[in-house]
Amino acid sequence: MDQELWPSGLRVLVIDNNISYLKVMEELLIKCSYKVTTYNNVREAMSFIYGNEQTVDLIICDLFFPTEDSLLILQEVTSKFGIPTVIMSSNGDTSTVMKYITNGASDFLIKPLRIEELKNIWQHVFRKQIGAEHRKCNIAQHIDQLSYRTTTEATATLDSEIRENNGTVTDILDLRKSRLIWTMQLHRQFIAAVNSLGPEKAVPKKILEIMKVKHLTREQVASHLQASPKKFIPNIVQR
DNA sequence: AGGGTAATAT
DNA sequence: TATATTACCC
Repeated sequence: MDQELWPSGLRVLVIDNNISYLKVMEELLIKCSYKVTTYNNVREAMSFIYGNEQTVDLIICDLFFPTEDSLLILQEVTSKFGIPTVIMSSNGDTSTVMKYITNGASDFLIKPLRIEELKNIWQHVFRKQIGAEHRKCNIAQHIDQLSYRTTTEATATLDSEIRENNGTVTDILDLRKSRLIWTMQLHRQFIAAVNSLGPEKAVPKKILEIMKVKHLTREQVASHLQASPKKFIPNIVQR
């Protein structure tokens, strides 16, 4: 791997109730030059996070089916600390994945994880930080600078969303593209808007108002709403 | 006039 | 297939 442009030292916290798999994860992550902390239960992990603010850059959490503790962690961690969280599970059905993504997960990986996947997870940290310089985590400066070029390249496909705040798309304008692309991020905001309105009130104009995305049109929302049931979006009732 | 949505087009 | 546009309705 590229020594010069690698964000070595990224602090990753892994939570999984399977101790042997925790060991596997630790080895894989260390091979990626990350700094690894592991916990086999949610309570201790949360305690660590609360007691060591600003010392975790990324969380990888098992799904813990069926207690769904991971969902609680996800919501609490993302809202209070803004730490990007990756969910991993051996079960990857669409509704489950969608539920976690809509609740703020940065990614959803299927076990067993390949090292190639772990090599790329650091990107989530930078994606979260784009457009939020003022509250930048205390991630090492050299990592920040050395990684910026590769981060920019890695997120090039999301360039139309460069005006993101805290992972929220606020503008979709991209002169290189003639057609809007509904990225997962944008899609997530759409779903959040639809869910906050009920099935009754979820009409294009109101969805658009709630999404607050510049240059997004009512027609585009309407088109997406029409296509949505086919894509299996949770909680959408067909009329 | 504005807007929802089914149908159709690209 | 995904997104845009049109047609028709309220």
